[in-house]
Amino acid sequence: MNRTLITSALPYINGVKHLGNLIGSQLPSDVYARFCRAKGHEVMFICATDEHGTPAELAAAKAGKNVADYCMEMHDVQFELARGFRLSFDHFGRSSSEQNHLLTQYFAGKLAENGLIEEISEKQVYSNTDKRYLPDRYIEGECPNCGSPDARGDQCENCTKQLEPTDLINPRSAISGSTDLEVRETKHLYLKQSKMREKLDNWIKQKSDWPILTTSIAKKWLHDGDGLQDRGITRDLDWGVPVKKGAVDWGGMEGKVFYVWFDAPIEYIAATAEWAAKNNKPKEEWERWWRTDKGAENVNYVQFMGKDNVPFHTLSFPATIMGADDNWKLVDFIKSFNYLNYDGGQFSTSKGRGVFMNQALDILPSDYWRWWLLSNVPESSDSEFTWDSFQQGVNKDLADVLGNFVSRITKFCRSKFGEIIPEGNEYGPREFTVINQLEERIASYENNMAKMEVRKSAADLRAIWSIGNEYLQDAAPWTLFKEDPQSSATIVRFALNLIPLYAALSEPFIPDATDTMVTAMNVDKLWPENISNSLTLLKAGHKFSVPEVMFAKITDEAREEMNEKFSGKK
RNA sequence: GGGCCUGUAGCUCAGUUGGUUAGAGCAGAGCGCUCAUAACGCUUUGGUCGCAGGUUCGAGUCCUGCCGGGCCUACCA
Repeated sequence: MNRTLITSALPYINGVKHLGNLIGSQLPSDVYARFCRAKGHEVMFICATDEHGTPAELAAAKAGKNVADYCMEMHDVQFELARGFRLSFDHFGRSSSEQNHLLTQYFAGKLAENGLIEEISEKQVYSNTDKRYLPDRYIEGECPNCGSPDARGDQCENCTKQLEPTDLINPRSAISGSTDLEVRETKHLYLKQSKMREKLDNWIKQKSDWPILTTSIAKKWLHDGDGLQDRGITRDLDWGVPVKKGAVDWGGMEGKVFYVWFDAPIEYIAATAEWAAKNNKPKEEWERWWRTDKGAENVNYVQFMGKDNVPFHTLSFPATIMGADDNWKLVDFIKSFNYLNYDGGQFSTSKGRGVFMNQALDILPSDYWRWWLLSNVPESSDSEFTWDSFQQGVNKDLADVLGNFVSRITKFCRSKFGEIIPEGNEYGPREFTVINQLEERIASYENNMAKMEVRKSAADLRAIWSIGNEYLQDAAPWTLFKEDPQSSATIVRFALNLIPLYAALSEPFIPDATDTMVTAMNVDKLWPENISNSLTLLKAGHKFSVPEVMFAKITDEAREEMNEKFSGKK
């Protein structure tokens, strides 16, 4: 049996994510996971909240909560939203879990053992008022280059010059505005990625089938300037995984934690361990996904992420895995995405611009969002959400093409034959032609799905739905009924049989609609392995019911209202 | 500044290793149908493929330059 391990980039903990975050990894990974399951793969689909780092601490402080409580609450919020969007994770973990603490410390220990960790003493800015070290971008001041008063410690946004925090004139804390800052000497661990450069380079070179977006970013980091740089993997923070060498304390590293980007990818593994613990499964059950010496050698591991995550998944995390040199599973394929913009600009949490996951579900059910987002996923370049496009895509594809097909044939049958599959004759040439068309399109659909070509898959699916309307129009059972009800019944039986087929094929994109169709037709969901056979599943005499309108249309008034509401006036 | 991606019909996008009349969906126009969520089907109008050179028997596809859009540039994650 095919075994597929799928991970989605971890959403950060500091708030509800917007639609751009959703379509950037979670949603496409869910489509792929559902497809693999439907094709009979054994699937492990993992996601988690990424809970460490300065922004989490600040968000908690702002909410007036201690960071552990805050993260627990936000994890629950994100978990519920994931359910709301029907994301079918086998486990949605937390990077703050005990499992991740242990594994992160284990990996650090292994890397140290293998000579890949270096202790470096460096100077960091400390804020006495905030009682914390400040990351470069949390220090603001006047730009020495252009004089902008709001330059950040890593870069001036006004003149784009790269800066060091000590370059700033009159530096202040971005958190409190305090100028009571001092430079302190502090020791940190660095992952010697530079030593792994050749190995990583050779590995990336083999991946000619990966998206260009993925490999070009990796190559840039490998070859730019002096090549791949070592990376600090510890921070002076309270909240995080305490720095340890495996199970033992790390001298000189007291009070420090691992950098969020070191522990976050390890959470993919740890979350699988969380899954095992939660389901009372032994250690072997998660190790067979992650240890090539314990069953993972035949696992196909696919990662999904936005382009901002690519360097960490193509270089840092593989450096950790390779560097540990202990039979851990490396990723086989990285599917990366561009950004979704909102109506001519970026989504913005601070400006209240764009649609966030909770708001989206308040407006319309998840299928609407899933369909539009997936059929417009930023695959080859950045793409853009507009209410106009959303209304048009949803109304046309879901309401008119699919929803109306289901509606017209079930209602026609009910009025002429009742809510029961009529018998009629054997299928004839017209039906065989349609079967051929379906076979062709479904083959294309499956091929594109297997390649994770999401947009093309959506286009195929839509074309498959459309075949039903073309058939009905051509066969016109309503005309035939007047003189030859028997032949009309054949057409109705065939058309009704399309509904379970559509239900199964549509499930990766619009799972709720699949449930509606399956329930209405009173059948089990079954991925078609043989199209001809699958269109004879509903036999004469089988009872069904006419479903409620599957997709109500978005009105012009509603569109205008939403457009106004989310434009981010303030 | 450097690097990467991108520019194909009004809009959103496909265009395989360069090969005959450049495709799809939406929008527009016309016709048809009346089972259906004023839905559906058929036909059809739109493109000197950003611009200028070059390579080639042949370029949307390769090369060079220019113009426009986007992203990344390592302490946000």
